[in-house]
Amino acid sequence: MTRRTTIHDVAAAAGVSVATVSKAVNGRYGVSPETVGRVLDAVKALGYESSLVASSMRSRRTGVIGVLVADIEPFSAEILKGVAGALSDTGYDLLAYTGARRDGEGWERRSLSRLSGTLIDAAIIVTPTVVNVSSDVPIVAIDPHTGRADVPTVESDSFTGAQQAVHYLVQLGHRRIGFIAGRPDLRSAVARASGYRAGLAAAGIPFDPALVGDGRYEHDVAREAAHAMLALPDPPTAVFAANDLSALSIVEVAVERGLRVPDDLSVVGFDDVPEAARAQPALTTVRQPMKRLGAEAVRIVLALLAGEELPATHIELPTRLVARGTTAPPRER
Amino acid sequence: MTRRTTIHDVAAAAGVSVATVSKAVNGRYGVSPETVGRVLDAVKALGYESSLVASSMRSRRTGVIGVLVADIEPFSAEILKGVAGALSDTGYDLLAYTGARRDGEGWERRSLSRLSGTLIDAAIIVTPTVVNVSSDVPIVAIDPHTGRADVPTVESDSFTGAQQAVHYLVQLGHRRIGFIAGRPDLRSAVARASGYRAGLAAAGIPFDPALVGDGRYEHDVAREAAHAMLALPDPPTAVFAANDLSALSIVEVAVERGLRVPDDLSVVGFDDVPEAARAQPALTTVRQPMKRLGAEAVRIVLALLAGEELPATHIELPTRLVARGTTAPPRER
DNA sequence: CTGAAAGCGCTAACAC
DNA sequence: GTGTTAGCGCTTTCAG
Repeated sequence: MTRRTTIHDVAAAAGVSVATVSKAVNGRYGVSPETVGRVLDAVKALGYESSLVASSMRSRRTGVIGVLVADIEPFSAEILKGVAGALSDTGYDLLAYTGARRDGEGWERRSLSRLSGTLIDAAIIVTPTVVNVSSDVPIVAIDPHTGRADVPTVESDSFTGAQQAVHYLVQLGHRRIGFIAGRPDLRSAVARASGYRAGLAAAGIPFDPALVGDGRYEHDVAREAAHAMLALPDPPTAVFAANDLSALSIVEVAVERGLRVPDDLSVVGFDDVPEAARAQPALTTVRQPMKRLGAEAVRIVLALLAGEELPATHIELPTRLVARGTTAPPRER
Repeated sequence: MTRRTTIHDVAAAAGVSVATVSKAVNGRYGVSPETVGRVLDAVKALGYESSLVASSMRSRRTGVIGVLVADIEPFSAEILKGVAGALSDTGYDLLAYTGARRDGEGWERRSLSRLSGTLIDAAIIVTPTVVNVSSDVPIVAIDPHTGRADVPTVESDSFTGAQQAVHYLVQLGHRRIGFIAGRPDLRSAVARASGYRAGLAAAGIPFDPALVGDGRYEHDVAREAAHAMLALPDPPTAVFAANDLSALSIVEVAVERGLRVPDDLSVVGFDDVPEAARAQPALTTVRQPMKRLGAEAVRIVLALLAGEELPATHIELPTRLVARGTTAPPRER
């Protein structure tokens, strides 16, 4: 618990003014090599490191890219890995921020206001709840909100992904296929619902509203929906969930109800977070390239920072079904 | 790209001074309820959110806990999940920071200097390279450096974990067991090396220096060590690696050399990052409770923040062997 | 109860 | 080449 070394300490030690220290440290012109040396010596001796906060208040550039997430869970963690990977060797620091109030809408607006214009040069927002963010720094959204996006966005092809899931289940012989929906405010979740219906239609299976549950990407909500669906007089033989978290909840509920997975119930998730493979049995799921989502966002943000005026870009990456242990043909009746 | 709304804008809108706005927003005494109402209305109307940076320069407390990591990879990502989980409902925001210069020593000193005393109220540092950090905010280290630690630390029982790994391999019938070491500056890596030797000794197997390779937790370094070890005239039938990343590298190399895992070579890792289960075949490994490491660190940091003067605490959590697909009895000769 | 003024650590004009 | 000055947006005495 020592007081930070400030630029004043360095100035005093080197016998120059704080302005000179600033110039020397930041390599500005107009300082004699001799003075620079003296200052740098003092910097080293004192272990001085400029305060990010203070310097960001005066200068426009901080060299920090912010990633705003609602929470650090498997999905956002993968994105962060992708962002970190893409940012290494670019000279940019990475700052990930999660507000204490993870609830409700508009967390990203709050976080953004608190950080932008000052601390970070640009922001990557993951699964934002509002579309209408205004900011004084470049922004790109990953897995964005429904509605018109006025910022560049990066997401996966959720529609096709959902179709892949349903198609796979149909191929296995399933006809009664349930769906646990995601967060209705996210474009990706809506696309997965459409993909589910398109998949059914392609197989000539009539859509049954009773087989659609509300999951909202929340463990408890998904569990409740699963319970309700499995208690149906004519329950589904397979369920497709809009994300892995929900899919894992379904498996949990199925087991609690005495069903064997995949013998009595097949389950397919979406995302392929690392945890999906670890589950027992390992989860069949639609993989979306989460790290690449992060990396693509970095690419755009860097371009924006470099002054390239991209049109409101929209990037969509492909998905792929990964068959594991939670899917099998339906039991003979 | 709009200019941020500042406290001045609010003051102007509400017809009061910036000082009054500050008091009203922060609930300080000495403002009439009527004025408070007017200010809060303006705040809402303008969507004002105070700048974290500016306020942190004047006031001591920011309500933000910083987590400093060298990079966001599977291990640190798990820690982050644990920290985020433990921090929810505490009212603290979470800020994870990775410097651009991930190389070399002292990255945490630099990050800490840049953030502490200003932006963050406390710091959790993951796998620091230096032990001698001084700071004006409470600090706790996860998986710390070797040497005397003057800050509270949280880590897993690496010694016992390594013993478990070796014991398991011995039980399977292995006698020639190699070891790929970790970062020699980390206490945990050193303990895993000791545990390896203790495990051999307990089984009456003589220690063979030729069966120890340098991995340093880096993919390429571990690969090289694996190549060298497997090229030995009398190669090991099993290898224990100081972390999962290295273990996965070994599997990779083994396959490249035409060996089948686990038939020709058994491999055991350490950590049990989610990726370990996803590998093909799934990795046998020693699980350390990474999320709990993060949660324990939060607990300590919060206690420190609450003014409880803990003695230089040291927490050690238990490990557990998770047998998966990369281990089998050695082939008959 | 409210506002003017000082200053957190730093950088950018502008003087000297 | 170097120092002085003026803030960045905010909180906090301290007068009024």
